[in-house]
Amino acid sequence: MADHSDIPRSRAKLATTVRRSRRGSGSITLADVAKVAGVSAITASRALNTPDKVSADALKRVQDAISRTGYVPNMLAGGLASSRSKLVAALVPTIAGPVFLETVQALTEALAEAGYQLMLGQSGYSGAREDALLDAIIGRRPDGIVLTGIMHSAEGRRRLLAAGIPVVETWDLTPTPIDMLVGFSHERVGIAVAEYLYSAGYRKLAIITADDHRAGLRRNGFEAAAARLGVSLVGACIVPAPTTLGSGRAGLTDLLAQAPDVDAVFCSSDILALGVLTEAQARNLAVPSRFAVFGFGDLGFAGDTFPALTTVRIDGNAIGYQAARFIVERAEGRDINERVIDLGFSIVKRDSA
Amino acid sequence: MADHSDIPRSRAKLATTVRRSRRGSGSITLADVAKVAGVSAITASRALNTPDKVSADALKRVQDAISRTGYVPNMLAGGLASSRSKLVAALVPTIAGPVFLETVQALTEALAEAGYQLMLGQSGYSGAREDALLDAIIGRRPDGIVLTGIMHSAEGRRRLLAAGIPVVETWDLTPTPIDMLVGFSHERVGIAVAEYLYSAGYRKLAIITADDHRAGLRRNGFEAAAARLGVSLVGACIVPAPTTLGSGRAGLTDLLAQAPDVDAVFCSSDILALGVLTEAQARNLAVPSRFAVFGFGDLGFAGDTFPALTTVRIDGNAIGYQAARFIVERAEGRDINERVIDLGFSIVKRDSA
DNA sequence: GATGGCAATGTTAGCGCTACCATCAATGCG
DNA sequence: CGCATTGATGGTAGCGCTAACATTGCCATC
Repeated sequence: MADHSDIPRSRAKLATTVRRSRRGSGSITLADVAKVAGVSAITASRALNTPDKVSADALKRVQDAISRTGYVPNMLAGGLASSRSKLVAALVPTIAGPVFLETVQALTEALAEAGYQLMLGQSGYSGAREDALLDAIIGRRPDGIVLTGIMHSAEGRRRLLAAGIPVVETWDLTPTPIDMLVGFSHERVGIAVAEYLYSAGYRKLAIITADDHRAGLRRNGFEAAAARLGVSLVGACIVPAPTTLGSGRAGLTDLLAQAPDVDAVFCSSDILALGVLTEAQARNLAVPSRFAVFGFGDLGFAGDTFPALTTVRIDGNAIGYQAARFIVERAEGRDINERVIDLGFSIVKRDSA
Repeated sequence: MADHSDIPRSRAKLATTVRRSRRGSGSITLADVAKVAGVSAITASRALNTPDKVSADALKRVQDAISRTGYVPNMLAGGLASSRSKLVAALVPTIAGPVFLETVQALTEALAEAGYQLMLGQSGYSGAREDALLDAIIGRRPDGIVLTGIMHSAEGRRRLLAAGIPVVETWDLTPTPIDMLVGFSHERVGIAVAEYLYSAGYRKLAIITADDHRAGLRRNGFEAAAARLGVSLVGACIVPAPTTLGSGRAGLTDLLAQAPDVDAVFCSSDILALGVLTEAQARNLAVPSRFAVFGFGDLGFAGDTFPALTTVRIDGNAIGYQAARFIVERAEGRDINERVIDLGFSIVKRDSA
């Protein structure tokens, strides 16, 4: 029979020659492709996954057959057979806050390039839903999990370890990573900001900060450094995570009530800082002459606020790419020597401080 | 043998009694659970998936066995066997722009509640990567695909249709949906804004708008309505998507050069509007007394800008939830009578216009 | 007491793919 | 020339789960 005569153009057509059970999705399978190409299923499989282990002739015939049939590999079946799902899960508190967006975006892209797909899970800022979510994720047998700005429960760590799935923690630098880690020291950020403000001549420092764990670390560093420099904080305001422009405005209002003479405000996010800038404008208080404003994150808008926001730059993009690299390396079976990467941060001096 | 004596506490333990091949993930399987519970595999499966088809006794024994073994179902295997992957894919241009975030978040949550997981794909604003991405997605055999703010190629539509996967298009109201749709009319948004501004007494209208398709529809509506009302646009500025605060500032600068006497600016996103507000502040132009600013999206910060932003409210949350409902309904085999839902929009009057 | 219906459970046979081993021809080497 | 080695290919047997059908025991019905 000539090759071109038995291309399965549709299931109905094929059903006339090949008996089909009532089960199954009814779509084209690798076996169909193999039949069209005139090779065995396993050769077709190799043509897709390890093309260099197949003769040039066989390769071409399989590729032909694929494009003629419109075959799309079933990765559920492939994952089941090979124990490599080519899925990676990312856990974030919420994607509503713009902080992790850059990281998630970079992660998605870098993984897609390597043929992996991202599964998104939002745990909320409460750890409660995390465990249920973890089960759903582990059930997919992902080749890796990226934890982004998550405080994970001990139970969660245990399950992750037990499942034997590579884990990358990001956006933090814990002393005891579960597996791999790419982040920076929040405490050192706080220290650097305090030192910057001090050396710029500010002495009446205050802080508006979210109530999440990492913001707390930055605050600790900030306060410790301030104390070491001989200045004490004149005010502090804790707002709930995720931060908003509104809570920044409210925070400044609160702060000015506490300490009308404040001359520099460190905000735990750029959004918060933008809120402070907004409230200052509404009150006709000039920044930075009346007081300085310092942000965190260097989000896209930071350079375009009025005045332009001085802030801490975190390379969320690099974090995402590095996390993807970690996962892919591990999934391909290569060993990783340096499992902890400190990407650091930098201070971007603009006009607000 | 008493039940408690053969709990597989670990693979190593189990390997002493049950011969294992070198393949497989090495984790606990449903068969292990069934053995511990003293029932057949299928009964254990039913206990998990259709608990009401199993006696109370069997149910309890299986649940016991699950918690004792720490079993987590392998959804790759389940999906393969049942052709229901419990995966849903979402395609967005990018998650970096905050517009679709609310929708993606709602989608993730609503799906998680129903036991589905979200797979995220970013196509970029170019349609080029869309096809490759589509293959990767179809390969996972998701139970549904949510298209968010996507201009899909004809080829893409064909593949989607061919794969037989339920599709929900969102954030738009095309006359020819692929399958299901939840959105609103962008053109009517443009009309409503023009009418609002007109009846508020503004006569020298201008627009700053992104170059994406849906923003174009709003612009068309805006211009048509303005013309019908007998006022013509004094200026227009097209900026690249995704929009930023910076492009809003640049847009206003451009606009003021075109038409110094403009008295109302319709921006195609709140971010853009915030940029306009910022530039106005930098130039010491009072809003709305010098000119009015109208946004789009009613993002979280819109109520807290100075002056508070008048804008078009889109319920991104509702869009996400409705899309999830559509997909789940279809996945469970229920039929949907009304496949197109117009969620509409509302104008939120604040201080900027 | 035979019959049908139903509820609970089990057996079998895949889902679509790949790991593993076997096969076979072609090559290299002493 | 015999033997190991390599490269290309194929057959078989799963991966862990569930659909489809079969079986069993029980009760209500005629």
